[in-house]
Amino acid sequence: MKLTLDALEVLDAIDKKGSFAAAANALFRVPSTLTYTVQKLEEDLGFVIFRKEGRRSVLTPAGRVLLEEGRHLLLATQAMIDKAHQVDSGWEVSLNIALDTVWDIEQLLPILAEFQQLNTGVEINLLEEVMGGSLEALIEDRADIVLGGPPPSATIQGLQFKEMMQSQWCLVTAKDHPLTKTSLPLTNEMMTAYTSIVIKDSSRQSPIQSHRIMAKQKQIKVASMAQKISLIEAGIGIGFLPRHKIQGKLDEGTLVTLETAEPTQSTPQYCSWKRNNKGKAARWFIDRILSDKV
Amino acid sequence: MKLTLDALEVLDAIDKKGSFAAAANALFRVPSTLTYTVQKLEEDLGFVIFRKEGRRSVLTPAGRVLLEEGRHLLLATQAMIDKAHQVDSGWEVSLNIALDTVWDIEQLLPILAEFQQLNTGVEINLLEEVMGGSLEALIEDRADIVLGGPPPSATIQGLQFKEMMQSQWCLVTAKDHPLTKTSLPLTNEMMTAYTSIVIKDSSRQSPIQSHRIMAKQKQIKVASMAQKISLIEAGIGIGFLPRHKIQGKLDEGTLVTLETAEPTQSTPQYCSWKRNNKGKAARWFIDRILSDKV
DNA sequence: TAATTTGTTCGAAAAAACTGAACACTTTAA
DNA sequence: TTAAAGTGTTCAGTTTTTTCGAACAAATTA
Repeated sequence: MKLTLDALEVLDAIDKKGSFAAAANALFRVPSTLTYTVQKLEEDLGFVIFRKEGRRSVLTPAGRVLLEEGRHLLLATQAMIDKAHQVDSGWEVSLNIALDTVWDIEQLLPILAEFQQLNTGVEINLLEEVMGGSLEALIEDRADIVLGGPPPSATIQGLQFKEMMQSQWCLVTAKDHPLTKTSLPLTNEMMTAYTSIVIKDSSRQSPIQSHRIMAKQKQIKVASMAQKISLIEAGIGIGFLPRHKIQGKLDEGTLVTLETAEPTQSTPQYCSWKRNNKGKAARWFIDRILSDKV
Repeated sequence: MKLTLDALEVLDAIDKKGSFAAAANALFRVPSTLTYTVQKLEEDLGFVIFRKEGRRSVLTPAGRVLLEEGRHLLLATQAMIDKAHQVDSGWEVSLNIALDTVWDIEQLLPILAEFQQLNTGVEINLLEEVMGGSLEALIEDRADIVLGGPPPSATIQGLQFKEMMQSQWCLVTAKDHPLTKTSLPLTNEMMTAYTSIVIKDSSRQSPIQSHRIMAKQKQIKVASMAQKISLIEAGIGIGFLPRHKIQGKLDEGTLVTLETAEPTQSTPQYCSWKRNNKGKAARWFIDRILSDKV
């Protein structure tokens, strides 16, 4: 490779400053040094970069290619160096946290704020996944940490997990929904007459499965908990929702819970991660999230 | 920028050859030189690149980033140099030839073959455009040369053009089409009863216009001449086609021409290009195409 | 016309890169 | 177990590359 990054910086400076002299000044060198650098580069590459016009030099078309593409190269080089430094620091370049749609992002916000205070340079990406999808993201390395959702099945090696909370599911409708007028408690048969809102599993592999499906019930499948809440709030259907996600709306009265004949479920929510993850940020978040539980 | 491309090549060689000694041999240097280069790089960047394990050296995570991203950088650098050489040679890096759908690519093939013999390094891109679209491609610099279609309007500056041929349009149908049984010649009113196949203008700016539309006729709009021929051949509709494009099918008998009451049109086909185009390849193609006409 | 600004040339000096022998260490082979 | 071969490193000396600064020629400006 008969080209140096230094030479590209010289070209950049000459173009930016408008003359060899000004560029030399900016680079704390002497004009003749730049002449030498450019001439050497021209000789090495085998074509002319600057052509004299009057008392100043202008770029040839080939020289312009070198300048403009060279600038991108310089930026890419600096980005690479920065990334290597980041890796060397032990903090990840980026950390992907998958939030199961059951999970409440509110709980994560203070932890995120605290993390940003550390100035680690880690880029945090939040993904929203649904049920199976969150664990799949972990297995396929699209996520480093999963918050919420079921525990990993025992057949998958190398994953660790810890129960974080119990989420209490309750059957809810909009406040004006006809079911609110029915005699309570509700049996499954009574519910089948109404449209239910169901969250679709976001995993790509596993067959489509959803939570609490009832036979022959009219269904609308949605992509997230937020969508499910919106549709129920709009009176379009009914569904089971985790109490912690809708406490506010229950207090406001826009949503109401209905008593069911069968006892409502309570499903545990887990935090899962890969055991062999050595990154400082992943460790920090796991420690911080688990200690937060207490 | 405390990093040289040479150092990246050294890292690459060490990783490829598996040891400092082998890499030194491949680079026609002495092992101690590589030690010097790597140590200097480590000092400049401020982190360790190789760690000793047993009697050999292995990359640290940060070193691996440098190696892998550095390889991309080296490739990009070489690509840039190649491009600059190409520009310096006076031949374009790439040449875009827009073929109006009326044009027959067969005429261009021997010219393309001849051009490839020249080994110019120019990347040729063929675009198929329809009517207004071909000139629009020229104006918007998506194309360097346009073959076929109408001449540029006089209001557009800097475009040159030359008439290449007259294309003779004739009304055709599939051989079993009901119109073939009708008494000839056909008037416009007789045609309106049948679906006509029309090519849609591919230009984005100009309002949709198509060739030889007749009032209140059933239409199917297609995207290219080839599609139009296919649909007519399948008996789906009728349409005007340039004779040179379908001579083969007329000889075979899969398509038949119908006599029309009004005389069939003959539209000139032009070759258009930008006057200020200085590229050698554009010049070569224009000269070659124009001389071919004789 | 004189002064200023441009980039270049060239010899000398400084800096960087490279060499090769000696060395310390690990792994392999006898 | 010992010898041999292979690893990368150190270091003094050499070579090459880069930089400097003064002198210069040419174009522009005052």
